[in-house]
Amino acid sequence: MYSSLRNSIERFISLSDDDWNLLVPHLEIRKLKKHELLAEIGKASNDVGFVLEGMLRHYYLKDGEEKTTYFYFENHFVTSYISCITKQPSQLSIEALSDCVLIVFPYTIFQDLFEKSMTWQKFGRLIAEYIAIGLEERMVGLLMLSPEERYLELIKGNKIKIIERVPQHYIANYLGITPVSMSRIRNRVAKK
Amino acid sequence: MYSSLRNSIERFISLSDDDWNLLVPHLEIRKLKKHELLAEIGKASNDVGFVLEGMLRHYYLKDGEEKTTYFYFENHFVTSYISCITKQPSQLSIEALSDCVLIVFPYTIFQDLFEKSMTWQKFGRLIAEYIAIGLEERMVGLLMLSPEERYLELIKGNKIKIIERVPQHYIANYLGITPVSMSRIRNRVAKK
DNA sequence: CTAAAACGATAACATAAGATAAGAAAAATG
DNA sequence: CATTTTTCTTATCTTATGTTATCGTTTTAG
Repeated sequence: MYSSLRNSIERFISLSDDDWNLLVPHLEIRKLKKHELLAEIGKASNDVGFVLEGMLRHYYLKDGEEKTTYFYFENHFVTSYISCITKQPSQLSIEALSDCVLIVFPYTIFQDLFEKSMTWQKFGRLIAEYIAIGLEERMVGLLMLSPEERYLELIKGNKIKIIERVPQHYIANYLGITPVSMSRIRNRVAKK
Repeated sequence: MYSSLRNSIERFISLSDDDWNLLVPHLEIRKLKKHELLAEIGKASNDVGFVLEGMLRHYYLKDGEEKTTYFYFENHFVTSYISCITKQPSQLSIEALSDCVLIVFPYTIFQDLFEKSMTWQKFGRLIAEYIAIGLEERMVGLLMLSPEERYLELIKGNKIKIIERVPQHYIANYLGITPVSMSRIRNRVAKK
């Protein structure tokens, strides 16, 4: 039942059954209908999700407008990470883009495990490093590439499923441009 | 001698003397002349620095041009973090902007400490989380703010010393704009 | 100290992106 | 299945940014 979660964790670190069994009692299945939220702007979030089915996005608000900056698909973790770490109100909302099935557990439980087990403490570090690497790569793209180059990177890269599964105006947000501009870029690129 | 380093570490986690003494034998003082490098593009880097005096920048290369994306000042760590973690060649070079005095130690030693001591393991996590939070904030700024807004944030924020101490064309890179555009923004902002 | 290099402001021009609106196509909803 | 609603494209207009070049000024380096 929870094997896909265990597999994903073990891509970072191998778990003894004892370590794994420290977590299992706190896991629960949560189903989200399309448009339901896993985290909400202004509210501290303590939930860590793991996507079994469906997809989600997270967005910030700027002048009343939603700015989508990330997507979550099957077999990936989804959480308002900064809010979990800092215990501050979440700056972002996480919304189901389709009906979803998640495994969910509280981040505070995770933090307890960090103190109880060197294995989990190390996993906590590896996850943070993984997130930092992803953010660094993306930030460099934003600083060094033009919107068109970022679009081309996106469709070339392994993130192809984003294009296929997500409305384009969300992707435009993700690339830091307007939907209109993204449409023009697509037109321009298609002609080459 | 190394007390400022210990103080900075203890802003994340309190260290027993035993923990601290695991690290001390591996510390060394390194002086860099202006323009000397702590890390170099294409070469795997294993050095973690802590700035006692001076300042540094790091830059990527795009089409033969240097793109400066970060600065390091006194009492902060400086390292090609991604290269240390991944053991892959560094994508960036770290250059002294002035004569510098650093405390330096090898990241591999640090990784040994992670395995030897729960305290250091936890510190490794906290540092990675700290870096992730900083990257997230900056990325959101790049995605949601205009160049002018980013400039205003920079001069309003606690990063004021960047403006005062660093050549403007480096700051333009940092903000993701050209030096010419930054000069125009400065002109525009001054008139308001 | 002097020549060279780096730096910052500014101008002129070309280009791309933002804002807005309109309309067609697609998807969601009841 | 019919009607909203959402999504995407296209067009127009405006504006900000990029590009390139010039020109003092400051800083650097020999």
